[in-house]
Amino acid sequence: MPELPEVEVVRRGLAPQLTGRRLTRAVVRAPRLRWPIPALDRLLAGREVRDVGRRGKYLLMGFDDGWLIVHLGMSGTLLFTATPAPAQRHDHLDLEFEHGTLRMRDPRRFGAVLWHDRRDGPIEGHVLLAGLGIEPFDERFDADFLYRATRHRRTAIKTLLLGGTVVVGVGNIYASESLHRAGIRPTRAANRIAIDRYRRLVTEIRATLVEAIDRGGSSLRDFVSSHGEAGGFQLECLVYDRAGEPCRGCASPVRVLRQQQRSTYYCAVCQR
DNA sequence: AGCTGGTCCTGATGGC
DNA sequence: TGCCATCAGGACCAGC
Repeated sequence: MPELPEVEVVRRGLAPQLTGRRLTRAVVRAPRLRWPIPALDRLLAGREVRDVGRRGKYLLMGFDDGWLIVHLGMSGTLLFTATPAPAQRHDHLDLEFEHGTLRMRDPRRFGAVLWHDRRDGPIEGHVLLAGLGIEPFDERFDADFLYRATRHRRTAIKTLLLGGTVVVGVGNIYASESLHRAGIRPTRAANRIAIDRYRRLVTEIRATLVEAIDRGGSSLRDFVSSHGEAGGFQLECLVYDRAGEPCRGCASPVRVLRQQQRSTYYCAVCQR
């Protein structure tokens, strides 16, 4: 499940492979994703990739005329290979370069590939990006920011983190992990958390994301990098997917509950 | 069969 | 009462 670390791992893999390279052809094989993939060949053939960026869980490939916006949804992968295998079911898009092909695959089709033309304004103004919260590695993301943003938010802190309107990139795995490391109960109302505890939470969110990126992301099911490598962070999870197993801090069993129809893992002793 | 999950959308709720 | 921000739930999928 691509959260910020997985998307960042993909971005870091693709940037050196694609920056400054010219697309020879774009082949849309299966346009049906969350929204239809537009006819990209006429937009991208002959165009050079300027940079490969990221905003939240969105990957942004910059061209002179605009940006290709890619979201991996739940099951999306972007794989770059010098000689691509024959296309299979769920292979939605090939971006062909002289030195290889970037293939987007997404069995569950929660992902998206969209084009934002420069004539329609800066990429930050795109409807999918405009409402996003702050980047967790932005220096303005600190305890004061979180504290002020939550004064009248009564929703559970874990739900708030997942929402993406305050801070982006923290999905289901890293929300459980960060809250455990910060000692905060996932169900605690966001406006009932003291600023000192938010200070700790900011530190732990960043540390968790950095460690996950360093491990190549989490591969609980199908995540792989642009080189096809699985990540290893799932092996280091303190609570996620460990219901009933001993908390690594106090040995009491890790509990699981449902918030917004998603599983939350926590330790009832270490997290208050 | 039923569960899994990221995010957009819709409709409900609540505070001022 | 009305507006706006916030919030909850549904929908979308294939694979296991």
